[in-house]
Amino acid sequence: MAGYVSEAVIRRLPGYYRHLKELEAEGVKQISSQELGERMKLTASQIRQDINCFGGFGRQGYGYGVTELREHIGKILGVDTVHRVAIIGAGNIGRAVALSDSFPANGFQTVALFDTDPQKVGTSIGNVPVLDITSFEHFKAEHPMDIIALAVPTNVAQAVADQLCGLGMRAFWNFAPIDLKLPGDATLVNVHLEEGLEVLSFKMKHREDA
Amino acid sequence: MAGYVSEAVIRRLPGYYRHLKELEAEGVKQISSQELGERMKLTASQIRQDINCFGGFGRQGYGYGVTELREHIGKILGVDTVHRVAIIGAGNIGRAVALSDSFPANGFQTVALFDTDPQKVGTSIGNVPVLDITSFEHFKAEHPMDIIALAVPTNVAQAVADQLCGLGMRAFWNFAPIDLKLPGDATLVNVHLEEGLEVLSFKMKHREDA
DNA sequence: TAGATTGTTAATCGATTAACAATC
DNA sequence: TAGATTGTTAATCGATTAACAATC
Repeated sequence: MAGYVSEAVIRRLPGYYRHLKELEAEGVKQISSQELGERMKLTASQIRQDINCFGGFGRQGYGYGVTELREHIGKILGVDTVHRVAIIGAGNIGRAVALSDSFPANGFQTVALFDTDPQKVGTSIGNVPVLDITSFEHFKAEHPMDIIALAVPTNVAQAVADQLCGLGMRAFWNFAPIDLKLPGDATLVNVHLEEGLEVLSFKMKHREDA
Repeated sequence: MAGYVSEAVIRRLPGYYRHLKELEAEGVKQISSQELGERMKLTASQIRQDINCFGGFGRQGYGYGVTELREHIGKILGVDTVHRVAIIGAGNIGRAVALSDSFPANGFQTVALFDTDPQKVGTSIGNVPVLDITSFEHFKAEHPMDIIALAVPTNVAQAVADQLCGLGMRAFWNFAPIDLKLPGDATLVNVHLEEGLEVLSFKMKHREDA
């Protein structure tokens, strides 16, 4: 158990978490790797392998307790504790992230938006204040946050990321279509919406070839 | 060349496309697999393998013509032609997608937003009209579109997708945190923003273990 | 106990990397 | 021609699937 976890397993974990939440909401108490596999379109074998990266949460002859497994995976993902997010860039994307209630519902709480536009600074989006980026350091001292949602124009994304790294930030959820260069101890997840559309376009075009 | 292309290769294609556009903008005319690999953090070997899924675009002793390769990959992705997108759901996400100019800049043109809210129907977001979902079929007859951006609440996402499939739509860019069930000939790309945050949370928590 | 289903090892499959002949 | 770099085959590596003993 524990030890090294492959990127492939990591990327499946949120799917497990989501399906287990759905099962819980449906009132399902127990599920076998077979049934969960049918639901998630994975093999039973893969599910048992994945789960066993983290320890034996199942019982032979019974399967997995839905709530128990959901809680375990939540802890593994780190969503059992609240994360505080600062959004940089109060444009369309920053605004949409700030206004969404699905992130807070999953433990990701937006504490502030930062921008440089004097028209925006001082306003609020939802109940999140829009602050001047120059006040970031001061704000952070009072309201520490652990995640940066980077929603700034592509041409300034690297400079802004460098600046925030300089101020100690180490986790970036990046919406700019660029491969940021960050310190080795930083964590980066890219969204890259355009790439999804391009993959969709590719698959539409090559659909019949399959 | 051609033939079967693995999912892994498909997902790297937009990255090639983006980096080649950047190189073009920098005025670089020619690049070797070695250099491109350093830039994209892939091995030279992998780059040659990937590109050769689609035919020999390089020249021995020289490398690849940047513009030529960018154009080829653009064609392969299908972004050499304009795609017309209808956004379903004029909430935060639908609005952000409609207002972004990075999608039109990449050949994905938003033709309309659809919603059920009478407060929203009849308005415009950017220069995109917000129409009643009941007028979808009529609108589509006049203004055919090939991609649906699905940005509706999770609890109605499947029903809306079913309805749109019934009206002949076959390509879905889905923002709802749900695994849609679609006909076998439909194409689906999920965005699932929450999952990205959860992966980020996981990696932050397990950072030191690496 | 008998039946079911896990945890885990072994086998297979596919993707990545290495190597090198072809050739610009 | 000599040097560089591709296209492509072979080797390696890692992830998925299959099998089955352990056990609830």
